[in-house]
Amino acid sequence: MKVSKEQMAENRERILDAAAQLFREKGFDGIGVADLMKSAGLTHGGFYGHFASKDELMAQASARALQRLQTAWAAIAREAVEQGQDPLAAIEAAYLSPRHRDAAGQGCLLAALGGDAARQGPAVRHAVTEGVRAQLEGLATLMSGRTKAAKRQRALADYANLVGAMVLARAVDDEELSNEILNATAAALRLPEPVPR
Amino acid sequence: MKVSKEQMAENRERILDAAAQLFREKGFDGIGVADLMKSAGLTHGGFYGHFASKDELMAQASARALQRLQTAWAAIAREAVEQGQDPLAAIEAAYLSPRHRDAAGQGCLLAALGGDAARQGPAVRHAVTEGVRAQLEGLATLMSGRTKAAKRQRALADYANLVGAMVLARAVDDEELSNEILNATAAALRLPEPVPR
DNA sequence: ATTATCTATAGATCTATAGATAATGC
DNA sequence: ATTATCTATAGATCTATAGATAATGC
Repeated sequence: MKVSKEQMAENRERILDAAAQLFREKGFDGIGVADLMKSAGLTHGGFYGHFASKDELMAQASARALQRLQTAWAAIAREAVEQGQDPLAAIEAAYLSPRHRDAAGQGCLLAALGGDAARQGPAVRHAVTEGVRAQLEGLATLMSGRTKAAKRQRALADYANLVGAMVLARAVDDEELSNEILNATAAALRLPEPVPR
Repeated sequence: MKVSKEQMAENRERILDAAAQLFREKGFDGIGVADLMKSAGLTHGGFYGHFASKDELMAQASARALQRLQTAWAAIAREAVEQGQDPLAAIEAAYLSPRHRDAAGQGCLLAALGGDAARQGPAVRHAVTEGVRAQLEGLATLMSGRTKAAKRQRALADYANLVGAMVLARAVDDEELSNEILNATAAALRLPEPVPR
């Protein structure tokens, strides 16, 4: 049952998209190659014609998920600017929404798989690192601050803030507490008053 | 090879301690019951005399890890106060240290397993939720702020900030970038200047 | 006599591979 | 003729259990 070159390329894309979603939903260890291929409408054995190993797929799916989120952020920022609104606030609000919390499969890779990624091999780590770098550079352009260094520092802290809020909001089983976490983080980002010590 | 009641209780503690460390280091799926029991100096089959299932162990080990970190935080806060220093700043500094980043097995459960916990069953979720609640209450007492609500909001945002920074710092494979993340978050917590939008 | 632990194994999974099949593309 | 996909399976795991063993504790 050979397929055309174009069909094969499309199949590969479907495998990658399914992996990017299912890994974020179930964890790298929570979904096997067989079930993944079934989700893509193919059989188990065909996988190894597309990827050398599950690890290679994990790395490429991670890179894809990171790219997709950055594209989504760019779209949110563009729309906000068109409507005369702050693009950074729009991205933060979308990130900290219950909608994002409840759709891990389409959301931020770091919030869904950051802890897992830290325990993975070089390929995954490298893909994640380059994705984080790109996201940070994108965020930095939206930051206020006099110097480039100040903007970057704020991008770093902001990203960490968002990821941590989502990890916590998803980890707890009480929706009220979960919403409280998201709202408190949103409030802290919007009103960073100096805290006297 | 029966052991005394006291010995059995001690064995159970050893299993829990080994689990609390190994789960944080390798993930819930990264270590099996057999290897875990070997780490505790026991054999595979003996496990089920102590716990009904691996899931039950995961929940109890998570609760233990959260309790231990809260005890550690209390000790850090006490020492800081004795030396006339800010207890909150001392906890934040310890949390955001490379030492913590490089010792996931002894560190914050949420940073190590927060993403995994979100995908686990009711027992683990419940243990994590109660642990988070307790940590938030402890943190809130250290926060500045006029009202109780203001303190709690800051505790929530602060915790999210710390967890996110550690998840990111561990996920990237470039130590320079990792340190940059930790330092930027520390700076943001110490100098939360108002950001004009 | 009771029971905590041990050895051994059942049954279910998972990654990866080998060989068969059938459609593409020269 | 080439090759993308399929079926089938090898080999390595993993959780959980059954039955044997040997030390505790009434």
